[in-house]
Amino acid sequence: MYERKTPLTIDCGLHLTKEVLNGKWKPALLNAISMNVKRPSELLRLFPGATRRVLNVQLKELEGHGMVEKKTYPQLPPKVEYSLTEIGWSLMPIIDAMNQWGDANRSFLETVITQDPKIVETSKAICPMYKRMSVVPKIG
Amino acid sequence: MYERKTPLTIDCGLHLTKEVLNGKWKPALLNAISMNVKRPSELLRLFPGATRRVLNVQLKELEGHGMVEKKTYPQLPPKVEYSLTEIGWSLMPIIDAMNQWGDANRSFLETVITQDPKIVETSKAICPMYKRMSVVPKIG
DNA sequence: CAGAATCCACCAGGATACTG
DNA sequence: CAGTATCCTGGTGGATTCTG
Repeated sequence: MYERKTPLTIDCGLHLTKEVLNGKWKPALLNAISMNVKRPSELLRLFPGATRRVLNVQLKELEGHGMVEKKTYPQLPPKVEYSLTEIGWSLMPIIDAMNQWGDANRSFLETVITQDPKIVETSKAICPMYKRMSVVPKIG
Repeated sequence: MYERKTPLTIDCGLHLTKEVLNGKWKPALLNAISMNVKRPSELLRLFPGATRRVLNVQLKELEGHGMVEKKTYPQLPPKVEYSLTEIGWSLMPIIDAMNQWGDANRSFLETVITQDPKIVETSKAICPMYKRMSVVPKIG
């Protein structure tokens, strides 16, 4: 069983972190960017369930929170690249942990979550794409 | 800098985890319960910003997802106690990581988040209580 | 290719009041 | 003490359209 080391705080840091990760696509965006999927059009392709607008909004929030850096090349056609900041990178262990936990408990989670009428499509929507991307994208 | 071990998946497990933790008070609730704050009235006191109704809803979802177990004592007055299931406990490293990350970057985060008009009160609302609870609650 | 402006639907979650 | 019903609103995020 899991042993807690620091029983100090209740949830304050928790809420700050939750704020940063608050948004349907933010963890996924951070994850993707960390894997060198850094251009808007690529991200858009990666998340068929998301609109350009929504992605832009969430990326802007991530940028505003200092997790992501945006580089705009003044060309025609325009080119934009996102990258993780240092603090953004420091978030990756959490993202990875979430990813691994979800994967490790997939069968159970899919069962209990499918009971729930609301989420089904949302969580499923992403999975096919995840198959397609099983090969690490190499861009840039 | 952080080294990624498994560049395999993109975000599928991520979404499952996000689903489970999806809800304003869920991580905080799990955290509290893990620290033996297990009775509804205590939880209610712990989160002044939350209504009984909302807490009930989120607890019921957590229960439905198998993260939490609810024990009802058929007494008068009624007594209810929540506890983490095994899989619920397996979530704690993630919660702790979020907590620690938020704490470690508190000053920075509070700055960048306060730029944002919307969140301010939400994240602040919890903090005073966190002071009061700096001593680990001993109940049950 | 990238982004901004509008419009809008939906639901999470807050307020209130009542029951056991 | 615990739970539920009802009502309501604010914000997220989806669809669409237009510019550079």
